[in-house]
Amino acid sequence: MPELPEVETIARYLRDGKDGVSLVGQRISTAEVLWERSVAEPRPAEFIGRLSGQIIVGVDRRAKFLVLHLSADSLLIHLRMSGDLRIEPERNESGQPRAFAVHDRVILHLESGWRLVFNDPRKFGRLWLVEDEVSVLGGLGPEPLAPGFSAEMLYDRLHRHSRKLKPLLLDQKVLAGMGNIYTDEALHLARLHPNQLSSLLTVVEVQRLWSAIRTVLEEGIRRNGASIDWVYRGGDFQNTFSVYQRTGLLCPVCGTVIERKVVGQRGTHFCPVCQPEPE
DNA sequence: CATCAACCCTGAGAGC
DNA sequence: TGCTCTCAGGGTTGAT
Repeated sequence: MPELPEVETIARYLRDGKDGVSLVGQRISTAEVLWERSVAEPRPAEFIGRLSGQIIVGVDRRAKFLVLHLSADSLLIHLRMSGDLRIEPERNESGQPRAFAVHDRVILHLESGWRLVFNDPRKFGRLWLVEDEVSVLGGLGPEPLAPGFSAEMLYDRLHRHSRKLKPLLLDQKVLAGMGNIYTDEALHLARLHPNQLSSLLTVVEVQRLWSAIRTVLEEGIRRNGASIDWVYRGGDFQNTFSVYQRTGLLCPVCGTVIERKVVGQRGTHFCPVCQPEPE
C-alpha cells in the first residue's frame, strides 16, 4: 500500500522517466474513464473534456498524493490501497494498439504516442481535476521530511491532542504521508508503544520519535519503497522491516517475539520489550 | 474531542 | 482440487 516513500518513488518515475520517457512537457490528447468512481471530481465527461489539450508541466508529491501540474488545472491522484500508475506506448512492437490490462481504470492519452494508465484492483484510488489544489490538499498536516519540520513542531502537534500514538500518526491532518508500515517501523525505532498517549510524551521521547520518523521515511525512499502483497514496484524496503508483518518472528534489536494487536482499527506490530505498554 | 463501526473493494490465504 | 469465508487496508462519514 503506497505510503510517502512509495508515492515519492512513483512521482520520480513519472517526472524523470525510466526508459527516457517523462510526463513533463507532454500534451494530453484525450482521456478515458473505464471506472467512473475512480474520478472524484468533476463528473467524468467534464474530467475528460478539461484534460484534453492540457500540458503536463510538472510532477510533485504532497503527502500520499501525486500532483500533476497541468497548464490550466492540477490533477491529483491518490493510490489508496492498490492503485498504480504506468507509462506505456499506445502500440506494441507490431504496431497494433496495446490492449488495456485487467483493473485499468483511467487512461490519459498523450500526443507523443504514449499513455499514462491508472490501474487499481480494489477501486479505492481517486483522481481529482481541480483549478486550485488547496481544495483537496488544504487540510493536510506538515510534510515530515520538509526541512522546516522540527521536533518542536511535532511536540506541539502531539500535545494538541490526547490520542494514542498509532492512530494519531496515521491521521493525515496531524502529519502527512505516514501509513501503517512506516508508523509501525517508526514507533519501534523510537521505542514507543502504539498505545502511548500523545499528550504524555516527554521532550526526549518526541525527539526520538521525530528522528525515527525521518529515518524510516528516508530509508524507504532510498530503497524505492516497499514491495508487498501483489503490488511490485521494484522497491526493497520490505527486506528491512523490524516489526511490520513480522508477527511471531524475533525483534532484531532484543530477540523478543513480535506481537500484533489492533490499535485504532489498524493491525499493529510491535516488540513488547522495546516498546513497553504504558500504564 | 476521542473513539468506533460501517463503507468502499478485491484478492490472498485459511478452512473445509 | 476447488469451493466458501474472512480479512486487510487508507480515508471518509456518521454515531456515540
